[in-house]
Amino acid sequence: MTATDTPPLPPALQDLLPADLRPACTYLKSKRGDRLFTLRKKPQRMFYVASGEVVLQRVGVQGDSLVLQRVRQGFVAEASLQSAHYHCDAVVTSPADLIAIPIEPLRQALVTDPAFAMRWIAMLNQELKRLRLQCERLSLRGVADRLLHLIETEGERGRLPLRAGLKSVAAELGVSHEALYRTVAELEKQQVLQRAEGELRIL
Amino acid sequence: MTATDTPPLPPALQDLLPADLRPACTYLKSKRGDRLFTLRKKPQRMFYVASGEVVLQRVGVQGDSLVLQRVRQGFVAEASLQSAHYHCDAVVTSPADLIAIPIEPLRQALVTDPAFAMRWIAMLNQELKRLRLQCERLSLRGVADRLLHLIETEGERGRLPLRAGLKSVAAELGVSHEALYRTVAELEKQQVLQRAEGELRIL
DNA sequence: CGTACTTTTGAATCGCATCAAATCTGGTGG
DNA sequence: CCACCAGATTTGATGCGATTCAAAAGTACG
Repeated sequence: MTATDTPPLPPALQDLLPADLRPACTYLKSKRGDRLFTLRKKPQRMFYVASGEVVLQRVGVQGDSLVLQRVRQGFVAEASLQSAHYHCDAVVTSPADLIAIPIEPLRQALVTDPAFAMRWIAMLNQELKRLRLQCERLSLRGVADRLLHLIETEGERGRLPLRAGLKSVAAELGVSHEALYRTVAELEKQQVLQRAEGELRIL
Repeated sequence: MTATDTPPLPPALQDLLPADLRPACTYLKSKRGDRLFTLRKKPQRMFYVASGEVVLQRVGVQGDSLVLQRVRQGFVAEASLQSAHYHCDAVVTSPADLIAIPIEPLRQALVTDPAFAMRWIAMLNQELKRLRLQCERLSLRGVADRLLHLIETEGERGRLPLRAGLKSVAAELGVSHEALYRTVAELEKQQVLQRAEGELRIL
């Protein structure tokens, strides 16, 4: 995990954070296996994942590894804002670009800057919305149902851009990539779906 | 949907809301089929579900009904705090006790009362945490895996109270109740789990 | 004591995971 | 430019686990 020079903040953060907090952010490039924090440590920084993947995990009652969150884009463990210490480990599972925001200044800014607090709340609301959709999606039984639900909720008027290939979509849907490929093929044959120019479209 | 006299607020709300907002809350008893709000309407009140079930839904691209959220306990559509109008319908699917908080005063309180804003943020963080766990849980393949994950994350030191019977647990896990009954029986036989006194316990 | 709901067990079926293998792709280095 | 490799895509075959349909037994409650 190495700090780099300061490339520009991602737009999402640029628009969210108040001006005086932005210079306090630091950039990190991390590689597979790095740990952003570990159990019981005191939160010092809030991490934002710009690319790659970070997993939150802890050991279960039976000593097994338990995944709590998988972040590919967005904040890691927002709740660390109020926690005295972490309840899990954060492990980098795919080389990631990260932005770290110092916690205490962040908390101060939220208390003293109502407009920022409202933006922060709006951000959390969006995140909640997304997660609720994902829960509903994952509780659908068929692969086709999940895929269509994804396109209808994450897509734009029935069109979903495929940034990272169907395989990563399969992971997001919680199905094997084979099943997804077959389902897409089947839906295309049924004229329900069309795959072209890096996007899926409902007909 | 009828307004009632004012029973005490649920503790969760009592502790969350500032004193001057609490009297503005109203109570509703709603029955199956009632609608809390509908598409394109302007949000006037924020709803909190104390019991029963409310579903957020909208019609999909193909005219099919699309479930966005299922609330049995907690706020409905927190994002309405910032939205100019609803993007879905809220339908009562099981007779519910509701508390309604007027939106504008709520928004004002968040802007003017930093301590309240921080409590609100903490509440959203908790909700995010819960939902992330649920997503991870739903992406597990086996019924046993999901059940153990539930007990390890929602339970207290390997013990999960069964408030509403195993059947509702099955719904939460996204599996048929038959499958869950069988799995519990199997895990008991394997001495992994014990079911007694209205709770499940990992051995 | 009857009605509604949960719990439980059984049997048949089906969809998806899994394992395997072939093809295709973009990117790298010789 | 080509050989080569890693990863994505695709198709096939097999088996398991969960759904589904059915039905019986248990339980709460008016």
